[in-house]
Amino acid sequence: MALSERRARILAFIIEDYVESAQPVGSAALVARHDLDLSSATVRSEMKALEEEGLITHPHTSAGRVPSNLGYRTYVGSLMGDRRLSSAEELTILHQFHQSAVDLQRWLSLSASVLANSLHTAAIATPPHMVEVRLKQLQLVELTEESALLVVVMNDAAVLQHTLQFAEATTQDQLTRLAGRLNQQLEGKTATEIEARVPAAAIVERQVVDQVVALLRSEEDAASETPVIEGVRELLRQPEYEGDSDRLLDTLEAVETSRLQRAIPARLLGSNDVAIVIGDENPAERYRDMSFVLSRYGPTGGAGGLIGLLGPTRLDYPDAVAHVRYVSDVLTELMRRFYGDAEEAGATEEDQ
Amino acid sequence: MALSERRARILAFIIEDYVESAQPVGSAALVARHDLDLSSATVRSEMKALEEEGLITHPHTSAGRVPSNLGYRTYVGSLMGDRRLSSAEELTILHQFHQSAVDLQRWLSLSASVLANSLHTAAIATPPHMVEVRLKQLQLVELTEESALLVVVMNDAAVLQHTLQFAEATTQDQLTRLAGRLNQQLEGKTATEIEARVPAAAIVERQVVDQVVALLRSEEDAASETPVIEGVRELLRQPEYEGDSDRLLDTLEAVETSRLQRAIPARLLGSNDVAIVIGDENPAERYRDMSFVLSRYGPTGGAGGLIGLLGPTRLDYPDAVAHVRYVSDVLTELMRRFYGDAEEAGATEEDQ
DNA sequence: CATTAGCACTCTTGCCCCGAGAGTGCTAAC
DNA sequence: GTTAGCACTCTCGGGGCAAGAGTGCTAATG
Repeated sequence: MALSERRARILAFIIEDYVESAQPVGSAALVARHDLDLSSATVRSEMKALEEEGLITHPHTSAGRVPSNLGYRTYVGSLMGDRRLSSAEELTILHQFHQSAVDLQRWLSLSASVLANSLHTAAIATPPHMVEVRLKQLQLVELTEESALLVVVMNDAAVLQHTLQFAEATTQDQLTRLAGRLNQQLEGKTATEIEARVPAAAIVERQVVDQVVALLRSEEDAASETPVIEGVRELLRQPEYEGDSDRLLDTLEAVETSRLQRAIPARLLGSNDVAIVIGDENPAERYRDMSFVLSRYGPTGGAGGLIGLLGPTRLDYPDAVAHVRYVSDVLTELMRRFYGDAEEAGATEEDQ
Repeated sequence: MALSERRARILAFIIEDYVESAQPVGSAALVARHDLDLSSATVRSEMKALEEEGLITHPHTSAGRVPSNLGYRTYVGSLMGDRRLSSAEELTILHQFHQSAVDLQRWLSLSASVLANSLHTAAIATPPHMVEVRLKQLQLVELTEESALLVVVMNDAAVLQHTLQFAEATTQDQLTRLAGRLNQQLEGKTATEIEARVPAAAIVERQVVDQVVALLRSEEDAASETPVIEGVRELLRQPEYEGDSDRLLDTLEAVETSRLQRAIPARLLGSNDVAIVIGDENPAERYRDMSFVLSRYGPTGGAGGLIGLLGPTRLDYPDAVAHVRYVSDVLTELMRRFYGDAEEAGATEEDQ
């Protein structure tokens, strides 16, 4: 049931006007705004047809038209142009990354900020997550006589720490030696590989190893990673929430506790394409009146995370896609440059 | 201008009723609710007197009375009883801490959660901050040939990391030796002490040392510490924000970016007393319609931070104070137990 | 002389009603 | 197929009104 070209054009105009104004768009306004060579009456009959196909709706008899989820989906699927950022826009963004310190966490915040500010809605970035997390190095620092801080560095550059309590007194000297020994034995191993070893005799050593495994596991478990979220207030200032405190607070809760993994179609997790989830396409009910524009970032096959926008369904999709794609690419490139491709890095180390 | 006992009692009742109901309280309702041996007319004339002293106000002629900031202040200063948590309440809280892992960050989140849930408002906890931050240990982990991860552990158990870019290629072996040498030279020193040393000849070493200093400084700078905030939604669901999206969003912003240090009277920073800041007592204008109930936590003279509640001025102050005091004490005790008193620990290390 | 009952007065709140405005959908003419 | 014209529907804001809540004053009371 392909749309006639004129009908498609009208749908696109309706969506674009509505995205901009947040007001239902009427036939007369549409004609005036786009200098159409049509009368408002003609547009009205086209609108009626579009409504019968389920692409737009009426809030009430005497209001203009509003896109339906299906309408947005159609627009996103075939109607919207392929917006690219201008080089000026790209430079402005790139510049901010170059200003920033070489630090993954900073980049993530920055990415989310850039997206949030550009689209005036919330943006999210999850820390990169490797399919296989390996121990790079561990370190033990005495705190009191019977407690020590365990610091573990993983091959995705994550650093986790944990305080250990010992039953017996230990010195920094003993701890340093233990750490050295364990580093030799465990470097480059995954949690599963470490667990397969013969358990150590010494209690302290066993405690440390167990904790290392636990930390590797918790890093593996993407669900435990707390994402960076920016621009929640931008989102909540959108007209859809104006005067509706309940909806506002529900959305606040939904965004702050968002678990993106569930919203993402599985196919996305491998490639770095931009995925768009509109309204009730989202499996989780609480996001049924929001849209997500998301992309994986990070070198293919290596450590990667998700980044993207959370907004009302009334979103500037072309702009959103262009921005998410660009920021994701920048992030991927930065990771490749400064942390190296995970696969290659692993290989390199073993070669040496 | 001391209040007569009866007048004081009436003020306390007004405040307590208002805190509970969020509705202006009228004379008749007050008499009924507290079985007073007075007629509503008498209460009315007392109310009038209280109003003339500036302790309560009228939203409009035909509404009940609402406490003014001065009213709350008087109540907090001399009228409210000294609420203590029951042992059952204490146990419930303590239990949660014992369930939790031995980890400062967890404790802070937990503290904030406990407070937020008990008082149905937002709670905040800032990480502990030492007056003098000293280097405990540093570690260098190779990432690529020309970059490495610097991990620094401080004497307040904070762990900071930073990625370094080198102009020349280095191996993990070189890095380990460099780290060992620097640890010997710099352990237990402050940023200022380290800076006073003769600058190293080797570029890589100088880079590392500079970064160590920067990290120590950033840890020293309390303003750079991101606090844990819980219960923002609890706060925003309070009736003061109902239907007023603008005020709601302003408050959201104010809370999420709160810089407590400015709200705190200087005298508080040394002792672990609970401080109450009501409405316009707060120097920062954006908090003029909120109250803070805050306490320092942590061993006296050692690492410490702030913990407490951010709420509407209509706060259950006795309950708030009791909870903040207790949680702060628990936190202090835990730190003493597991991290040791900083002063003593410092002394011990130097003795060894 | 403090306390109280009684009452007039004020102000908010919810409700209904109404008119203006916006936009549609139909019909008849081009 | 397109368009002008027009009746119709629905929302939105404002005015008016009655009910309700609470005060403040006054005069009576123990």
